[in-house]
Amino acid sequence: MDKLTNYFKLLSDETRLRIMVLLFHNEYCVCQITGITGISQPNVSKHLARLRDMGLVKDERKEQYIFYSLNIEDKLFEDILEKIVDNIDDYPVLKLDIEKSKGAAKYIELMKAKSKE
Amino acid sequence: MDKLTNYFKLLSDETRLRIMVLLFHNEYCVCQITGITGISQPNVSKHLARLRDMGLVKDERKEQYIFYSLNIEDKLFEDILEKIVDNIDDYPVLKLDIEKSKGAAKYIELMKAKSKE
DNA sequence: CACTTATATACTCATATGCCTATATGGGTA
DNA sequence: TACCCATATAGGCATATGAGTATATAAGTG
Repeated sequence: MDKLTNYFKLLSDETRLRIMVLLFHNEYCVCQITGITGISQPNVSKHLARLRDMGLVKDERKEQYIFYSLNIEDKLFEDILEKIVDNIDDYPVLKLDIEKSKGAAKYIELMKAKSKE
Repeated sequence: MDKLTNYFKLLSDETRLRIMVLLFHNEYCVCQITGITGISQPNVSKHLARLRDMGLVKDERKEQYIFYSLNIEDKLFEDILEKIVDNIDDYPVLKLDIEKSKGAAKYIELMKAKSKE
């Protein structure tokens, strides 16, 4: 029961919901999520850690980046997330994130450029 | 978006989730919910008020009792709740509530008896 | 080995949350 | 009108939560 209520608690935070919806579509590194959403890096990082601790997400280092991807075992949890994604048109914030995620590759480049200023 | 995250926040509390699942099956008055779940009356009342304020539940007086029933307009919200109910076997607390709810009528009688002691 | 870059963590603050106990309200009935 | 019962609300308390800033860590590169 706690698992279920905790899952809802995770989804009840806009930051985490946005991250979950992004990861539903693809894997991303922290800096890409930061770039796409405009949420601060420590904040993204902290929420990802929480999602990881709950076993909903897993991380994998690739070169200098750590990529996060969904890792949902519970079918109910996945179904719920899928339902949200099915209705994404009703939620402009989520939809915009997905739009922006199509250019996700550039956020890595942007980071590099930014740091050279 | 707030509507969605708020919905999840409501479901993230065990008390409210239990109430929602009960009301998914039938309408009940406050004293029945109290009797079925063992949750204190002020607590049930407060959470019901919150659910009402969010427009997820409506109340109707019948004689001396106020009956609450689901009032979900958003299809997504209803689908999510339905998915939970479909998986109720995984959540003993919820399942037990439903079992007990079959004798819900008696909780009204019990209340009456109790008050005469 | 020094340096950079990507990510993680610690600390602090303001706010939200949930429960309990006590009490108020409001409708029905004697 | 006075009382009773079902329900609602208020106040207080302990705890949880989320964001920001600053800093730490860890891996890669010159």
